[in-house]
Amino acid sequence: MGFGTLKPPKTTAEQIADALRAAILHGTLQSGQPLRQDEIAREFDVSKIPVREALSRLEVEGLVEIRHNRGAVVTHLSFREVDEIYAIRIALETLVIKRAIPAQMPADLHQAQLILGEIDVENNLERWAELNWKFHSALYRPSGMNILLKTVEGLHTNVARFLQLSQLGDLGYLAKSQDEHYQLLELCRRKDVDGACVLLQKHLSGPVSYLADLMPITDWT
Amino acid sequence: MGFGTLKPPKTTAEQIADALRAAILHGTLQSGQPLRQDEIAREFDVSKIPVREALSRLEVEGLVEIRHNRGAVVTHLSFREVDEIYAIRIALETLVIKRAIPAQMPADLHQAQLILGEIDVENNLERWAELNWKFHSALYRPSGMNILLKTVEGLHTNVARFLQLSQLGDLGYLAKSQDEHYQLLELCRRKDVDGACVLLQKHLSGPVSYLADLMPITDWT
DNA sequence: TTGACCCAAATCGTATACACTTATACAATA
DNA sequence: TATTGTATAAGTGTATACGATTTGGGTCAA
Repeated sequence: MGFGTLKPPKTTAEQIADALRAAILHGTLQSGQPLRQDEIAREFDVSKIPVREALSRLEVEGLVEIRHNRGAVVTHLSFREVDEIYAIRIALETLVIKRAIPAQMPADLHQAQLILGEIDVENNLERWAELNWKFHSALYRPSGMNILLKTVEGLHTNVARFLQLSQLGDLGYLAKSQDEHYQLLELCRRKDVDGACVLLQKHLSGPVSYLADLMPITDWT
Repeated sequence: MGFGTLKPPKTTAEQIADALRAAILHGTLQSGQPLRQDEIAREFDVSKIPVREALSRLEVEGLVEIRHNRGAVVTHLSFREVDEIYAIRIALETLVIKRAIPAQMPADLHQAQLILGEIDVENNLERWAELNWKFHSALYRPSGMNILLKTVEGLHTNVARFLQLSQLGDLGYLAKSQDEHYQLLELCRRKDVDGACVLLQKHLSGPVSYLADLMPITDWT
């Protein structure tokens, strides 16, 4: 055969989770905003049940905090936590790239290059974050470390809203980041594991140092 | 000041999740076993709603797989995945210990030592796994990296059932592990960051190499 | 004024009921 | 006999309904 696997139609809960996640990442729903179950249910014209399941999912993704009998709130990520997430990502992504590079086939690298082409012409910041992860995961996937990939993806979406919020896009960060992407791809082509690790570390240290510089100005509580 | 935070009474869903998790870790519920909602609901004399939420939580913990409209199944962890989890743990736990050691106060180390004392006299394997994590997290917590701690805890519970399953306890592994615990504590006392990292790496490589040796014998699919 | 107490509205958590999907057994057909 | 079609049962997903908990006043006594 050789058909692709057909995707199951999404459950209502998943759709709601997707919509809420997008709203949180986009900034429509801001930190601290309470999320009332029946309100959301009315909004989407469904019952509370799938809404509760959606919130439950978002909770484990770290986007929402559920307090027993007191409702859900959009989580607030402090600078400390953003810093922590990037530290974790450095540890995990250097690990995964080490195992991925020896397994990367020309087709994998080609696909990654195509994604870079898409990023080049993209100027919507949300869509950019999506493509960014698509590129990274394309390089990582050959490692076969699926649990690790899932974990990193979660961290990725979690910091995405801060790139959004901090207007990092205006600071020339995107161009610099994309430049590093091309370098990373080149290092993968050369099977230069150590070089790739060093670059990744730099790549993932960028945002926090940018933000750290802005700390006094921005009210990063 | 100095009170602990008081825990909210657990929701039904959480209690069910706890019960199911325990059953999975203990081996009562084995890999591949389907988990029917209404059956579980009858079992605990509740409705399906909290059961569904419990299963949903266990899914993100990686203990259960939910297939759309086809029910939940206890996940099956392959040797590859156990290996992967330990690789992730090495990356994360060496990171966290690096940041924890400088922040560890005498009280933290003392508490860790007390836990080791408990482990010494414990011979129930499930309880042992619990205490094991209690020890590790006591050393890690001063790092202040709460997201990381949550992540590692998840990985920890996920491999716990394999220690159970593989009867690693009978192989002198527990004694060796406990020996390394004492060494790790000592290194923390001396603020020997590099030494602690090396030891942790060794500590977390133990189980997989043990299992790898058994591979031909055991049916590790 | 302050604090204890109580009540009502808002909101959450769960049980019951039902629609819809998937799996199974069996009959129909070639 | 092997394959296809159909009825039935099992099981999941969601809506509705209701009891339980929290919250925000408002009253009253100290």
